[in-house]
Amino acid sequence: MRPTTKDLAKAAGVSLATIDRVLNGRSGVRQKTIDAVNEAIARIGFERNQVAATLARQKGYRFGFVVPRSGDEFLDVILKHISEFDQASRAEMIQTKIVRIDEHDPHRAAKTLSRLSADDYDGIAIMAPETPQIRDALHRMRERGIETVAIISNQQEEDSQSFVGIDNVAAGATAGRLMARFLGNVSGSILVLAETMQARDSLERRLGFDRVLTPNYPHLHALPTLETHGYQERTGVVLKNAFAAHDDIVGLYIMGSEARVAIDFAQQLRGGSKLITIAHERTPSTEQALRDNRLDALINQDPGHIVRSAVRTLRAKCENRETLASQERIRVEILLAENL
Amino acid sequence: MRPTTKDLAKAAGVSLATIDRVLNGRSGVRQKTIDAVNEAIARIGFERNQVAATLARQKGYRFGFVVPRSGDEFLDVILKHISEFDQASRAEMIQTKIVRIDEHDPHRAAKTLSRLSADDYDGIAIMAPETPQIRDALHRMRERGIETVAIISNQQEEDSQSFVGIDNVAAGATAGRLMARFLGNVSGSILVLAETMQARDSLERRLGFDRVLTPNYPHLHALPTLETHGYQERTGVVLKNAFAAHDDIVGLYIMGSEARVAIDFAQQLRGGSKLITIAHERTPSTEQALRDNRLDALINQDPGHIVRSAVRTLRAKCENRETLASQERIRVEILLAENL
DNA sequence: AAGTTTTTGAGGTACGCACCTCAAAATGAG
DNA sequence: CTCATTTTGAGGTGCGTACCTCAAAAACTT
Repeated sequence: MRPTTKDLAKAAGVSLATIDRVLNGRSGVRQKTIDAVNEAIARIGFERNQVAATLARQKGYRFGFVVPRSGDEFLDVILKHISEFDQASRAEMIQTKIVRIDEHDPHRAAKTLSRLSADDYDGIAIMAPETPQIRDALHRMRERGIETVAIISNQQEEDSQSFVGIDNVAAGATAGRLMARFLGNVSGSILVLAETMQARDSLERRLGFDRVLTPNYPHLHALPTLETHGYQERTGVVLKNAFAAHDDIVGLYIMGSEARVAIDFAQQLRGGSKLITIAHERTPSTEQALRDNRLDALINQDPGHIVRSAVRTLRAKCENRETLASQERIRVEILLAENL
Repeated sequence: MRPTTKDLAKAAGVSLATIDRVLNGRSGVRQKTIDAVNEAIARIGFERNQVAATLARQKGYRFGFVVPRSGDEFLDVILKHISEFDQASRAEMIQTKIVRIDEHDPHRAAKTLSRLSADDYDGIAIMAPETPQIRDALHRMRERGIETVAIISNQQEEDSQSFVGIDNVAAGATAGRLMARFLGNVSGSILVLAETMQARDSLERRLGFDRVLTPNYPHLHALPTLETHGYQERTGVVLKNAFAAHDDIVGLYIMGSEARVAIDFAQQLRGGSKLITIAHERTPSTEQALRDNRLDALINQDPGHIVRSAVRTLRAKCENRETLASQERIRVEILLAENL
């Protein structure tokens, strides 16, 4: 039989009230007593029954997903998974809300974050580029007693328990390897496209990409990253210029998540010759492009997994538990038309 | 506020005892009353609080993983994940045991299965090739009130709620596409290796492989499947003969999960020329081969995911729930050295 | 030593449901 | 109609924990 709090109280030689104080980190317990309880926990192998705990706590968990106000297709996919998860986890007393922030105005974004109260949220998963304002806001949030994790794009701290998303260096390296292998002995230049190189994600992907390409495939030359800044027209112009300036373009690596426009433009511009194209994130349009052979491979991070993992991580933090690392690791997925 | 059984009783105009009888499928309730309760459930949107239910039931879940007695490296990986999961889910009142069966003796295997009682197990996840004996044993097991799912290799029924594992046709197709793309414009023959073509998995993988290769890449010729029957010596002999008979071998597709021996042999036999090698299942040795460039790609199904998914599926069946399909789908993963 | 503050204990209620008993009511059979 | 049978209701207990109150005990302070 699993030991209960009652058994623990007996084993530690204290009352249930004290056990409660220690387990839930309430104040008014001498360190000596805390140690005694912890010793007893270890000795009898006590493990809190989470099922009973959540029932008694009677308040489930309320988590918020902070996402940019304006977004691309990938964001839509994420949002879809959040609400799907919300539906499915109601029976387990977990509520999930979406909070929008203005990504282009860090000041306003920080203000929105500062308004999130511990009365309304037990934890926050945030998807936003790192800025000093956001970082501070998150810091204050934790001081207010709200747990936080960053999703998709990391917020500085390399703590694995605080970030849910892929290793972007590895993702870039994977793209690089695939690009080179798909090209075989074809030589030429490779276009690299990003929304902005301000974002850590793109920097890391580029780093990984070059790290594979430069030393191993001297016959391939990756051109400096072109930035679209999220404007569709600009994407067209930038691509057109690049194709005009280089007549040996054999590959296109789209690092940002808004790949649709770039794929279409490249399709038109490349003429008759083959162009290996690799993009990130599975969305309706990239998926379609993959099926149509307009895209050769897709590097993906499972958005459903990210949402679930973020919630599990937040919950574990609330309950002062560790997560099962192998379950929370987000894989760098390679998608072809065959394994969609 | 979520409606409780009390609210439901009021809404249905019956007592709590009757609600209990209906919800838990006890006898002694007129159909008319059952209908009335179900109507009320739909009307007020009642959803049983699983947290409270498991607490009250006070018996968690006991699941069994039925696996072959003798196995390869992949089985070891699976077992590792089962015990890891068992550790992690104790706090949620889920117990996981491992049951070994003699895969080569279907009769004995079926006998072992028939001894599993509903008193000891709420559900069974089975990993075994399909045979008539096993199929019958599973059928009787369900009649005894034990829920079942097949993992890794399917047991006939194409019911998605009864199988946890990859789509092997898609896996084979993915391997085929990668093989062809990595080979580029190189032409020649491709060796295909399996433990046995009796198993459904291998058949399906081969089917998918050919389905991509034959119509799209006429310069590549996939040879008839070679069978090793699990014997290491035989693997060597078979490969040697194949290399002797064909001097244009450019690719090797290892469909079985015991890839280690085949990779090593092929390495020695191929001489100086390049040989694209693709295998299945991530294990310590295939992983090492990938890092060493002795393997070009690995097709994988996440064993941790399979274990967790099997348990979630069994639990959902016990509670008469549906699972979240997107979460339970096992992906055909492509692994390169970069995204391990 | 007396007073003040901190720490601890005893006891209770609640969460939502499972599972039990026994009597009362409704239904069906003859 | 009566009697047997089936169906339903009322009520209770317990699961393991959270959270609350109030008094008692222990530890410090001066």
